[in-house]
Amino acid sequence: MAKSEETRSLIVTTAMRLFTENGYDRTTMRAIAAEAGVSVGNAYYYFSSKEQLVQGFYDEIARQHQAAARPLLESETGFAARLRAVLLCWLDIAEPYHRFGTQFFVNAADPESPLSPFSDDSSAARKASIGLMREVVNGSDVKLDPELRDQLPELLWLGQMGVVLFWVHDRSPGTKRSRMLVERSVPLITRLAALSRLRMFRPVSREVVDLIRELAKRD
Amino acid sequence: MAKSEETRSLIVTTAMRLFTENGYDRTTMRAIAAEAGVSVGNAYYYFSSKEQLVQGFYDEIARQHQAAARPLLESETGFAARLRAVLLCWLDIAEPYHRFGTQFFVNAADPESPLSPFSDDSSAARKASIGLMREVVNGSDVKLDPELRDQLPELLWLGQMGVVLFWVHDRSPGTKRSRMLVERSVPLITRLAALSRLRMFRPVSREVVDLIRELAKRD
DNA sequence: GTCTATAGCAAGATAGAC
DNA sequence: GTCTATCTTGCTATAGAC
Repeated sequence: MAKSEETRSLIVTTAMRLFTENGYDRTTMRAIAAEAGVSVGNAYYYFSSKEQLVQGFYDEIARQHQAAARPLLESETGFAARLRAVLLCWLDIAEPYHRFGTQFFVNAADPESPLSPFSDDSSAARKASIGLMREVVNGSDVKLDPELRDQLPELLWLGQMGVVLFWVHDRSPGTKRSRMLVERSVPLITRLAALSRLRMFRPVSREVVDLIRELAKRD
Repeated sequence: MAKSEETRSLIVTTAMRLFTENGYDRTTMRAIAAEAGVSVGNAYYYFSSKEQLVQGFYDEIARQHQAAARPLLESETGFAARLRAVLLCWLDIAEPYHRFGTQFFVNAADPESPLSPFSDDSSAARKASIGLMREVVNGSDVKLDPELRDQLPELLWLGQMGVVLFWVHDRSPGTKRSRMLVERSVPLITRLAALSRLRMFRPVSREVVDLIRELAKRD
């Protein structure tokens, strides 16, 4: 590993440790630099802002989630079980960072911020997440209105963002309320998806698909 | 009006003006204090942080929305039309503050912040908003599963939070994409609400009601 | 290209005098 | 209640070592 890579990694590792120990606000750039044994200027040489330091963290959670979720999908073909596994897996991965994550997702809510899940900068991470949801759908035995099938992964990703939002606000021990949200909403979503095939349900289903398609356009 | 009330009001009024003129970030406490003709220390005597200054603004938008929405409900009994009117009305009220509102709602996404719509501090504002949605439901001629009827206002409020979140990220001219979201999702919601009465749909409807009820508990 | 040291600015927040 | 002075911290700038 190149020297620069080592330094970069050292800084981000130190930052993540201090963030989780003391929270984002109470961790100063001076402290990160001192603890990592580099100068403040050097830290800024690698990361143009304190917020930027968090982007590495963001990517790391997403990466871990992908890695941990894929194997779970190997052995399971039920739609509900697959969706449940992927969502709970995220909660497991993110758990240690809940305290810090709070501060983190506050930044992410800023549409101006490169950390926003809707921003161009994070479109790679977003696409990966939507891709994971596509695997959830495609690898399952669920029967769907084919029109809905195309859009469902994006819808599920939106749902996951909702879970994340809930989790950020979740103060229950072990964030068990977030787990409950997943446990109870997954069967619901599954039932609704199944209903999508009924003729009577078609117009609603079409409207949903159209709406998502329309909103996905950036005009 | 007591002297202290006058000073307090002077500070918040000045702050709101500067916020809307120049944005939240570019408005410094020093500038607010100078413009209001008081010292920085005095501003902090009344408002413990810059963020606190925004709470008054938050309440003001909610108040204006309530005031503007109520008359619209007088003359209309269709559920869809009522819901649409209330949601579009919010977009109208909030429009002038879109630029500033962005920064504002970033702060509001912080669960630690008293500005969070889920925090205890803003529970009065939240209750008022849910109350407005209850009027939308109760004053309409919509036929509903009675179980759902109780929970629907809370659900609609959640939906409105979703609209707000979308609006914050909306960069289209006149935030017309947000308007489109309302125009297209209202009929959808209406159709789903109507479906709730079908026997086949009952289990789903019950699950939704149960879930909301469970999540509303703060255990 | 990588890094240190240091000085300094801007702005949010606070302390303590009056 | 109000002020002035001061502190803190994110961030920048510069000058130079290797």
